[in-house]
Amino acid sequence: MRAAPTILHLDMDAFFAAAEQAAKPSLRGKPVIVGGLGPRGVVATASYEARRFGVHSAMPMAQARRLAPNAAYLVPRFAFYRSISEQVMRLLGELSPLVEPLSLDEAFVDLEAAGTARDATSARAAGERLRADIRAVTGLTGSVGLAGSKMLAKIASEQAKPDGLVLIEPGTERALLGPLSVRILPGVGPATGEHLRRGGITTCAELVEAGEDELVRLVGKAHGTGLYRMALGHDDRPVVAERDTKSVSVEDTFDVDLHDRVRIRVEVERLADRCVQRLRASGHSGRTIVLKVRRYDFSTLTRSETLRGPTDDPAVVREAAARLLEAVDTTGGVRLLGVGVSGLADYTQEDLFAQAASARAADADAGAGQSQEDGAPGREGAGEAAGDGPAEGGPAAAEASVRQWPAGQDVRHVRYGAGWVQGSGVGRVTVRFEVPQGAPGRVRTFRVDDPDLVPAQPLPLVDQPSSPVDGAEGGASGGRESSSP
DNA sequence: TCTGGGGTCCTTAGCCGG
DNA sequence: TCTGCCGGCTAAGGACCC
Repeated sequence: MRAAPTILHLDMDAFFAAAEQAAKPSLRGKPVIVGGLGPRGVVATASYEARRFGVHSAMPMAQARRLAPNAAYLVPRFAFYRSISEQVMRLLGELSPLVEPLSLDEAFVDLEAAGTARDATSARAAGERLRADIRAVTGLTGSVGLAGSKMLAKIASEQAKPDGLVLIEPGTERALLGPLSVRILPGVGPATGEHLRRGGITTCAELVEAGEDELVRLVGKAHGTGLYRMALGHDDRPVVAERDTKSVSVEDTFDVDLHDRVRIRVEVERLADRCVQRLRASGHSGRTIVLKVRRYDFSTLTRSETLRGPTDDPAVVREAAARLLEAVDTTGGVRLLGVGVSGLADYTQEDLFAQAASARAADADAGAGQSQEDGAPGREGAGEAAGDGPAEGGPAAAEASVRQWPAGQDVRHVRYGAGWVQGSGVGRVTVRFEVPQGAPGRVRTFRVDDPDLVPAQPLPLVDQPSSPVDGAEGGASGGRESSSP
């Protein structure tokens, strides 16, 4: 615990939903829900308007639709959010060289490391200035927590939400934590919370009262000692700028459970290839291959195999994953498959083996060229159509060439200009024509194959000299969705 | 109509070598 | 030579986080 509240936690308010509202004037002040729109999707972010209906993140989308049937439902556009996040992180970087991003919308900043703030007054000033800068640059609001430790700074930003700033004065921590639920502490989720509740502990004060030994008995050594310290307000974890990646993984939940063993095997190999792509992109190779299978009843099992040395060879990973699959009983069906690599080495193999492997991989990719991208779950259109058929493979393939218009996608029409997809179905796509700085716009409907309608890049949320949002998912990738197979 | 995707860390158990 | 202990590694699962 340091003497001054110089650790800052920033949390953007309802980030994904707020970004969509900023981009789409007609959605401002309305309930907006961003998440997977397939039959097994969950809510990623709900706007504050949607939260009033009881919708919250991680809730099954079907439940959200029951609670807020009139909300706008949108597919997440990560490239767009990432471009905004980069602007925010840049502002944090100006505040201090020591910034620890936790996700696209959250970060810790060590103000002391920069000499930006030495006491409560200067820390508060830095926090308020940051909030104003974020609003000016992105048009969005963020909440700031300031305290002498990470844990308390995060609790402070939580209390500051939405669009506020809370500073916890050193010396007031224990009194502040005492009456709060144990669930506010990092690392206390539903399971640990229930464990503690059964032991008669629901507040931080009761945690302290119970004592370290009792907590270790209840929840284990590492957890127990950590919990006791946290409840006392002790947390000396430093702000860490760079974190080494420990594992890389890819997983898919299918709209319909998979039963066919051959199809399951094909999916595992596809996942293995995607995983290796990510592995290579991050400049790593890895030794341990992990297969994850979630069965029809939601029970999850993992099987892993450690190789003699690290690899980034797609054929090696594919074969290992297939071997692991052999040992798994899939009767009854599987809803999710995943492939991961851990035990990462900080290099890629650049020897002859690796080169031979990449040549093989290129051949394999060319062979799989006509593969159905439609297999990707959580997609609109083809995915929905697959729901009523015998599902596995069938009708979706025929629709692969039809253009898809995910809800929320930015588009441009030759005659009407910039807009976004409000919805699509039965061969039609509905577009609302409006831009971030403008007034709510008009809605028009087109045929899904209308040649005058094309996917477009997100527009900047705030008027700036530089035109399109940098780093955003561009026309290249948008075009791929609609034109090529 | 249940429950995403990408991670991290911890615990337990078995095995192996010293 | 046998036994016990310990550390390190591997495998599997669980909890948690955003």
